[in-house]
Amino acid sequence: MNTTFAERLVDWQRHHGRHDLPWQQTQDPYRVWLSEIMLQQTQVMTVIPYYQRFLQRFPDIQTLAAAADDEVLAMWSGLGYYSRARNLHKAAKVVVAQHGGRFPTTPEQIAELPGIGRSTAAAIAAFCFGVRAAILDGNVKRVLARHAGITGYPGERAVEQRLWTIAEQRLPVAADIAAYTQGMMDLGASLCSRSKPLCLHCPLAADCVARLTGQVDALPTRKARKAIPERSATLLLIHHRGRLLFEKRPPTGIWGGLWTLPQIDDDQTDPIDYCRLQLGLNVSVAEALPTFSHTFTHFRLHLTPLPANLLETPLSMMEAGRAWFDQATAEALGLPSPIRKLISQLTNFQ
DNA sequence: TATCCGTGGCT
DNA sequence: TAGCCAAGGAT
Repeated sequence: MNTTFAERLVDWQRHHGRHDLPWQQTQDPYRVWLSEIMLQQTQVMTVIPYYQRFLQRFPDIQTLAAAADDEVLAMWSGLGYYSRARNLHKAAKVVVAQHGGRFPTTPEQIAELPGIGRSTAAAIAAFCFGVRAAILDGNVKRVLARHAGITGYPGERAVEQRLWTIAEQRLPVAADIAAYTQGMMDLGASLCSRSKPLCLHCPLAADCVARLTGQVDALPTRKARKAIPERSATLLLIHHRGRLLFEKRPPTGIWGGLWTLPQIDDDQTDPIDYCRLQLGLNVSVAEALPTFSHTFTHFRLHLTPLPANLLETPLSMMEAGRAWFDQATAEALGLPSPIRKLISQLTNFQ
């Protein structure tokens, strides 16, 4: 082999890689950063419309830093992993307050911002500032585990450390770092895919250990998955004069900071008692709507919507974190996807 | 180190 | 259909 791994990859990227994604024709760290955060554990096609909408609403880091939490979460609603949005917002405030609005330029400084780890920091530094730093995302782990023949689950510390070392050893000259970094992502997303990789077209196939030893389908080693637990809950649709009662979730945990319907976990409490004791509301309940399921990474949630009607106008002020919304207002909130879907099927909250 | 944290699309 | 997967980071 008369050309290096990096040279072959860079050449392939320039001829066959992606060049027209919305975040590629810029070195603006705000735009590159936003794309990297949205793309964490999320596919390109899913991200594109969110990316465009988010930039339209928050065109620069100053605008984002000045925004309200609810506005930011509303623009993230449906993308999942909402701590990404909360950390993005926090980091924007840090950059404006502590760096004079100028994004830091070294991977070490960048990685100090909330929500940015070693890999994301390296990607931003490489794309925006030409820094010769290695990334190690899912694509790179797959490409390197196959090409170097690394067995063992990459989530284990020892395996990940080996992959980081290999990633750094294979970096190109600084002038090629952007094309190389993009090339690793592109190769992993196209030819070197999880299933049915297209090795016949791969510029790295000639010395790919997995290819040479027939381990392509076995690498990277998969995590041994356990069965996920199941939970159930009742969602209260409490109607009052064309509005529904919503609650804001606590800032951390599942659906952190998003608006949802009042929820009785594990169906422990009688709904009428729950409304009286927890919400201070006297209600009558109707027949439950059909149960539906929502699967998270680590558990499955069975949700049963239960319509209820307020029997009397509440006398006391509603607590902070609870509010009545009509349908149009509710649909503009930061809502979890299953809640948004349920709400959208109702008619004027009658 | 293992777990937590979403969602939509694909097989 | 049920499982699996996708540009990870925080705790």
